[in-house]
Amino acid sequence: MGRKRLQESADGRPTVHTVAARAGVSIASASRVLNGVGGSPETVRKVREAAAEVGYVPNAIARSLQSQRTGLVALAVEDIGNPVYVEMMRAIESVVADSGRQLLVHATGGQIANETALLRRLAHRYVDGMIVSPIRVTDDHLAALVDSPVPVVVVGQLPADAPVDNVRTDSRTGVGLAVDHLVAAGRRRIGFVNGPLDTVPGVARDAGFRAALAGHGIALDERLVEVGDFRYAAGRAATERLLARAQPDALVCANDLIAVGALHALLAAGRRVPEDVALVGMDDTELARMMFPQLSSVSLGSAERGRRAAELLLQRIADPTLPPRRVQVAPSLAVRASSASTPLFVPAPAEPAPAPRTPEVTA
Amino acid sequence: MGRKRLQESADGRPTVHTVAARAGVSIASASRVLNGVGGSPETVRKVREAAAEVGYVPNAIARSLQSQRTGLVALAVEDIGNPVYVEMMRAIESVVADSGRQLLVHATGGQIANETALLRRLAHRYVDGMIVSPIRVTDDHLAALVDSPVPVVVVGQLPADAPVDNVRTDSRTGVGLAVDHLVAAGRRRIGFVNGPLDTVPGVARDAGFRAALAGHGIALDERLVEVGDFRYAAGRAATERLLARAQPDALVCANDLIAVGALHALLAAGRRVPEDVALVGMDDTELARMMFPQLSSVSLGSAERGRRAAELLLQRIADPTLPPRRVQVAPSLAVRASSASTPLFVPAPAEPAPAPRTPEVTA
DNA sequence: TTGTATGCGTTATCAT
DNA sequence: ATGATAACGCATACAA
Repeated sequence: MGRKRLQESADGRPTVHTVAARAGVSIASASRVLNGVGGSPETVRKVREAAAEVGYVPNAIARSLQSQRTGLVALAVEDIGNPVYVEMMRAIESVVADSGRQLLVHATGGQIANETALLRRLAHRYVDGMIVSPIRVTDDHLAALVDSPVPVVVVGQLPADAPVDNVRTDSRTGVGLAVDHLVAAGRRRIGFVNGPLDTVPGVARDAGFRAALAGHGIALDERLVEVGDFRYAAGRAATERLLARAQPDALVCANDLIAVGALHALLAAGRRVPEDVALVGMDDTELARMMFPQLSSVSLGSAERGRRAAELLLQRIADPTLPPRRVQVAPSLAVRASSASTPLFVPAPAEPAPAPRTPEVTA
Repeated sequence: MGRKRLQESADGRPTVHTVAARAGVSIASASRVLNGVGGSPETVRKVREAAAEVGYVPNAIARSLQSQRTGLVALAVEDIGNPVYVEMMRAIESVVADSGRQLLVHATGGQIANETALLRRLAHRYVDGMIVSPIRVTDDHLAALVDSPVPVVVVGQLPADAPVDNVRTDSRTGVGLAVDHLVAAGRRRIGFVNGPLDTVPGVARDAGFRAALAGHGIALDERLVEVGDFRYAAGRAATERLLARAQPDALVCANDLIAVGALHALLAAGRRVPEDVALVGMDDTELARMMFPQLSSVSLGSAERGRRAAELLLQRIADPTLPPRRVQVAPSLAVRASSASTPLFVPAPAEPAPAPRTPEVTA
């Protein structure tokens, strides 16, 4: 037979039993007072006193088991070091903390296997919900998303009919903004340094680039397109390959990290930015403003997407019966020194209005 | 009377009871098989089969309540957007994930109140341990650290006798490396852009700067010292103030974010880097290598400190009786273009050996 | 209002 | 090897 129930927890810390015994009341009364429901003035006083004396703190686990919620929210992104995810994480952490919850982060390395494993682990119910921003999506993966045992919000593109809360932007259109701007500035030999074509953002941006050029009646020279991954080193290497075989007068990059790599490759190759080659990045992270020259960049509203995703998740946790919602955050272009000059004597476009309030779409 | 125990959890998900009933065995047997201890071949087969059929997944909360551990580890830093913490977090996340645990992040904003609150919340036992990197420390705060109810590892300076696991570096010496290097390169009017003097790193770096100059017999011109916070904008503003009243031929910055701000201020003021002003940052983050010119920077081994801190924490979780340990990570200087030139025709120092294996000290 | 008893889902103990 | 049951710490339905 197990030991008789003691008044202390295994590690000697006070429990409701400790408090109740000390106050000379039942654990039910103690619990009620501790939760601020019911109790006569006298009982309240005794319990409060006893709790203070022994330094009682409720056990979060036990409370979770009872309440069926952990107060935890998870975030899964490819790389917690990429500035775009850092900004997103910051925004999410803020919203989550304000709701009295805490944020758990996972780095997936962009591996589908890791992500599906993570999704399955949700069945353990160690968190109340999860925000995931996948760069690769398979049917398997999608299925895991759809019938997740806990609320999930996806940041990124998803099939239109996927019944999952979703915050997205339109990076395809975003790339278009960059191309439009460069064309208006008189550039014609516009190159593109992209991330992997087996990723969702990679294909969207590629499509956007091609569509935009076509829209301007510019024939695409395939030598002006190069691919790496979404990091700095790959961006620099890809740009070096590109420069070895072609002469762009402008470069659009699939994110800011790549753009920084491109900038270095350009400067190392003796090209002036923006005089010889105009440069536009994407994500509009703090990094873009830190470079010299400062980088023009297409904002995809990463902080806002993070904030909105967190809000969607909290709402769904509060009410799981909500229909799937979709929020769209519009891209915008921030023009800075890396593309602002007018080397061909064409008037530069006006600076766009600062961060327009993003329209909200619910589907 | 409460309802009879059912075989499903409140939300309709299978529990051990479901599996046991389906397999026609007791929950004890089911649990044993599920945990891989004991069970006849026949029982094992039946239970495994039943579990697979109903898609049983153990509940992490219930398991935690029983095992008295959550499998969660927390990290509290000032700003999860600062590249130095990003690197630290990355390293920590990696170690923590490899141990099968998960990482929880908190942003404290450098506020002591937030941190002590966080420390107190540890009493709720929602995590198995915590890594905290405070930039401000008070006695109160220190007391909370010492008698924390769960293992805590501190990254940063602490009073020598504090009985807390501690990973530290020596930023005072680190600043000295920068000054030595600049003096060797012939610079004499060396300025310093620091963070707040009411922070631990702030005072350490200030002391290091003054000591290093004194060591070279150089009188300090107070107009060459300026203070802001540890972020980009403040670094730039502080440098602008400094440049308005003094003519440095070199600048040491208390971190890389400040150094980037300084670089921009210098370039905006028409100073060439490094020809007119040599620049050295601190933390040696990826950012330093991304700037043009690339920034020399004093590495404080942020990734390694993170890794070591995580290891210390995991060890202590495994064995709480361990004596307090202290790990020291040595600073080193990475010389790059921002300070590599020899404008005064003094021979430049040789590139230091690449990342020496850090000596380990246990106190 | 108060106390008793039960359940949250799991693992551990003990007797069989 | 197996099953009944206690225990983890808390909250609550119900009876008093």
